[in-house]
Amino acid sequence: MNINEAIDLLKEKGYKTTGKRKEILAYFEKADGYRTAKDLIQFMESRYKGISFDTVYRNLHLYNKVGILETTELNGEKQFRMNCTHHHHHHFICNDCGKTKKIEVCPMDEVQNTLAEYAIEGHKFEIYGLCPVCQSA
Amino acid sequence: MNINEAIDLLKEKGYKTTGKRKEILAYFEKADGYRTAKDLIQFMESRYKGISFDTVYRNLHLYNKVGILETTELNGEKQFRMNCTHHHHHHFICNDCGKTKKIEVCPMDEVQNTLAEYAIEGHKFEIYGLCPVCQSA
DNA sequence: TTGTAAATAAGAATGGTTCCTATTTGCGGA
DNA sequence: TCCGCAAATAGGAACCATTCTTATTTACAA
Repeated sequence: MNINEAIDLLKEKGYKTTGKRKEILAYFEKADGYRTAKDLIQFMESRYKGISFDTVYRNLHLYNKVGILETTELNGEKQFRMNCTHHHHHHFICNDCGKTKKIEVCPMDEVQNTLAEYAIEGHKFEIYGLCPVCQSA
Repeated sequence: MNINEAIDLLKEKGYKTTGKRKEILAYFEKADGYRTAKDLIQFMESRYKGISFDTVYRNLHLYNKVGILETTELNGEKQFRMNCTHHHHHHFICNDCGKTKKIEVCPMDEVQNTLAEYAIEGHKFEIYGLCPVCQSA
């Protein structure tokens, strides 16, 4: 998902396009990995001094709801990244820089039959560590 | 891991055996699934009125450190359960009652070679949903 | 039995997130 | 182009899980 797709999606669903919303999208497009609300607040502060937490959190949730951002949780903090739509996959997540690498393997196929009587509502498969760049740093 | 193994492990590592510590172990042995600190505090309150948060959190961390409890994070809240030692595996977790079912499949074998240049530090594979009991309830 | 380090109580403090109310702003319709 | 109104935002209080601090109590080794 890129900025223009995201803005179109917002318009389509009847949400207003504001400067702050565009800036948030630009931030995540450039980030290319998971970022915390705090990271975003810090960035937004530099553009709009006095921006309120609420604006940031409200938009993060909105973006997550409409499918612009996907989310995970690390060390008690929610993390957000641009949603890579298209097909189901998982991620390696760098503990240092938050960048991700697609993992095409999904273990759910193998597991389904062992959970026949269970109502599956979701699953999570994530790998944590250091990416090549952060290892050499 | 059962209560006696856990108590032995604590003694072995030089930690004191207190009534509260035994009670916490009894709670998790009976629970047979993930529980939050709040769940435990509520239970402990009924036995020791005025027990402090700190006692509960300190012991949860201690138990996690020495390997008596394992932990995960759901909806911004840490969850704890008795550690099923022995061999590496993952869990289905019931969103309703917190009970777990072992999943013997581990996707890491398949994934290793696609992450050759990455330093893997950990991974998480969990399946969420409703167990048979909670579906019919 | 006693000394001492470990464990605990009580509640303040912290950090992330959500809520509340008044004000401002985007944008469709006149 | 301008206006009205619903949506968005600012500012800060409130909330919740968790951690920290200090004084007191307790387990247990000697």
